[in-house]
Amino acid sequence: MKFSKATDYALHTMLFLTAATPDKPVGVQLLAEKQKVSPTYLSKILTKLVKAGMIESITGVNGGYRLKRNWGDISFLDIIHAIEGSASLFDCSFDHGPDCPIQRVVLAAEEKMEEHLRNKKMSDLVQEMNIVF
Amino acid sequence: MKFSKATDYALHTMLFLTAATPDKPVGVQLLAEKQKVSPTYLSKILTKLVKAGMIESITGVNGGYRLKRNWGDISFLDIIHAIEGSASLFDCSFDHGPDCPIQRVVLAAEEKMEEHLRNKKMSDLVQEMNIVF
DNA sequence: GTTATTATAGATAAATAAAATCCTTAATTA
DNA sequence: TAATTAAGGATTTTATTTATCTATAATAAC
Ligand code: SF4
Ligand code: SF4
Repeated sequence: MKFSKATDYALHTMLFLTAATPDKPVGVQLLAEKQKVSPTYLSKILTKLVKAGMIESITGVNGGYRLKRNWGDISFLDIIHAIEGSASLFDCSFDHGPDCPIQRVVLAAEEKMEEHLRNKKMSDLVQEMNIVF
Repeated sequence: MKFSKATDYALHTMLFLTAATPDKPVGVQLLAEKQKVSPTYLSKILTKLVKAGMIESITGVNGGYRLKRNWGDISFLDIIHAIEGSASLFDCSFDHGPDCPIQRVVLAAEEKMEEHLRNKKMSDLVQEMNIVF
């Protein structure tokens, strides 16, 4: 069980855009270079973020991606869900009802993690970004 | 990101053994039947649990698997780690040091989940097991 | 309007990982 | 000795993730 690289790229891109000039769009070319990943692949990932309403894309010369106005509200969990979907980490093959102790424990554990990720917004990162990139 | 089926099988087997007669070993044949999984595959998974010291195997006629004496202490996390390994859910490709906000947030979130899984012992399940299986 | 630039989208390929099977060996009991 | 059962190695199958290729659409600059 691992977070996918796609999630990794999405988080990094969001972090990068958070640090960038808010109104000037950044092209996928540059974003991809920074992360040593192919532009086309990254582009697919960013399109998901666009669809999820976290960033917007400007096509044409000097286009690229930039954060939307609401960027401060976006949580880590939002980003992860936008990329990996929001299905549970655990789905049992039979489902003997909600009384099952396995389900209860694992789902509660997952909820603990999600709670933390939900409470961490992109805006929380602003101050903390000194060294990175 | 999903828990693997192997983990699923391991958890179910532990639950089953917890419910079973403590001293009489249960064969992989029966355990596999219950879970609709191939005996050989399940066997590989259970060997990991044996290596991790959670269950013991008795070979030969009337052999099988049974819990070890310490079974009450075993946590969900122990089982998951025995099967999936205990590497972090997130490993970044560059590592810009411990100040990185992405790492900090994601690893802390993971720790929240693990904490919950660590605190849930097999013995906590004993009372809760009515309907299942 | 034409050209250059940039994102979107679909199809497909390559790489990796997970799940399952097959077959052989070793241990134990009856 | 024969039957039973787990362990282990090698391999195959299946699924998922990652990446590439190519074509289309939108926009800005000239
Ligand atoms: S025992 Fe629990 S986890 Fe397993 S199949 Fe039944 S409901 Fe699902
Ligand atoms: S920015 Fe953080 S998560 Fe990304 S590579 Fe650097 S240390 Fe790792």
